Amino acid sequence: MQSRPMSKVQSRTLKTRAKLIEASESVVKTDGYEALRVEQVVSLAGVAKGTFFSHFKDKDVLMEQLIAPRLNSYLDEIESLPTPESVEEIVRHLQPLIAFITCERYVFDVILRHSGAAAKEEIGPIAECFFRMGMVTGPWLAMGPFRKDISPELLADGLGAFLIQTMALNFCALHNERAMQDQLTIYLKAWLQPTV
Amino acid sequence: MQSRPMSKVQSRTLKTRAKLIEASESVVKTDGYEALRVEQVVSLAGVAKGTFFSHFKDKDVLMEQLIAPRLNSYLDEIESLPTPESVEEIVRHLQPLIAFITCERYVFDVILRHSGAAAKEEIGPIAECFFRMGMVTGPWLAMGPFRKDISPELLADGLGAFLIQTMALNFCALHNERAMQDQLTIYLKAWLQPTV
DNA sequence: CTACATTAATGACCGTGGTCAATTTTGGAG
DNA sequence: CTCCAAAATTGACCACGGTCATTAATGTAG
Repeated sequence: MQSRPMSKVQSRTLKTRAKLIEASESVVKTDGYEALRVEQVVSLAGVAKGTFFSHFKDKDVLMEQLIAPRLNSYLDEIESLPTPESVEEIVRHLQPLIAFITCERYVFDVILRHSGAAAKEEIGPIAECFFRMGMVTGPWLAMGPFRKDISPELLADGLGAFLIQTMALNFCALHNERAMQDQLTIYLKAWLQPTV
Repeated sequence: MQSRPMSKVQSRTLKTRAKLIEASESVVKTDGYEALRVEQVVSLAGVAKGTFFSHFKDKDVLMEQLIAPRLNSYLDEIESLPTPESVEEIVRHLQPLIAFITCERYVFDVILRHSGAAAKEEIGPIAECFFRMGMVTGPWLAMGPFRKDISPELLADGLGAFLIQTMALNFCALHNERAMQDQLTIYLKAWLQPTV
């Protein structure tokens, strides 16, 4: 469990947690996120079921810890890219991230559920990724050929909102990568480059 | 179960379903949506558990059928209101709807999960509500003092996206009604009244 | 009215996430 | 090294959503 400050964490704790994470990742790699079963994970890790829940409050917390690092690695990639000069380029930069988030309906649902902070001041790792996305895209929006009448933070917020909207709306119809990019482009041009 | 076309539906079917819905609503009224248990519902309705699942594919489908009518009644109200002349007025018009959607974390999650269509061409009652919201707000946005460079449909889409975003971000911090209205107002002014 | 195919209802059963009192392990104080 | 309080682990147990072969009710053709 999220070790409170000042408690003595034994070294085996870290080892057990590592085993659980490793087992989880191997399950996900072969069967996907949705197929993950706690019982399978603990049996692979060679520990009892109760142990799982003393390391993770519930299955969702494990899911967060599996998904957030993936999101962060996509953000690393994105961060290393040159500042995009157009909406199309922004969409292209975000594409790998989008592809991952929509790789499974279940993954999208988990991310959605945790994209806002859960309780006051308890911001989870996935919510942190969204925060980080704002930090990454904000400068893009400040520097590129986009509207200047509102703050980059607000622009980034909107980008996030339209990103979610696009993915939510396109989970039905033939789950088309192309359609999603096109729709997101339309949204972002309207948001970032209004011509009143 | 969603009766396939052309099967003969017996009259007792309707009676049983009505009993189930009524029992569900009574549970929700006293304990809230999250507390609803299928076992309690069937025992209140005086039917077996299996019966529940021959009427509703799963618990989520029941939830949709409980929540969608509420959403629609709020939309009825909203539809009867005069066309808003400002962002503030829009936000005020939407307030009761927002209050309901955020009445419980569980309700918000159910709505989010079903706000996009689930499978191709299988659009659920909650997704229909969002579609309807677009039909209601589109004309507002076309007639009011808002940007004209993009279609009312697109404007309405954005309104929906910012609505979700606002609710998602404000579920943590002290779940403040005032804060939500203020944030939504900021988003919508930026979206509907850009000043480049 | 009867026979019978169709539709509805039943409840024992299962899968799986999550709990908790009891037990074992750990590592530091003396 | 010994002892022991704190930390970690265990697994039987529970809650609850969901399944399905079996049984009962329905209404229609003859």
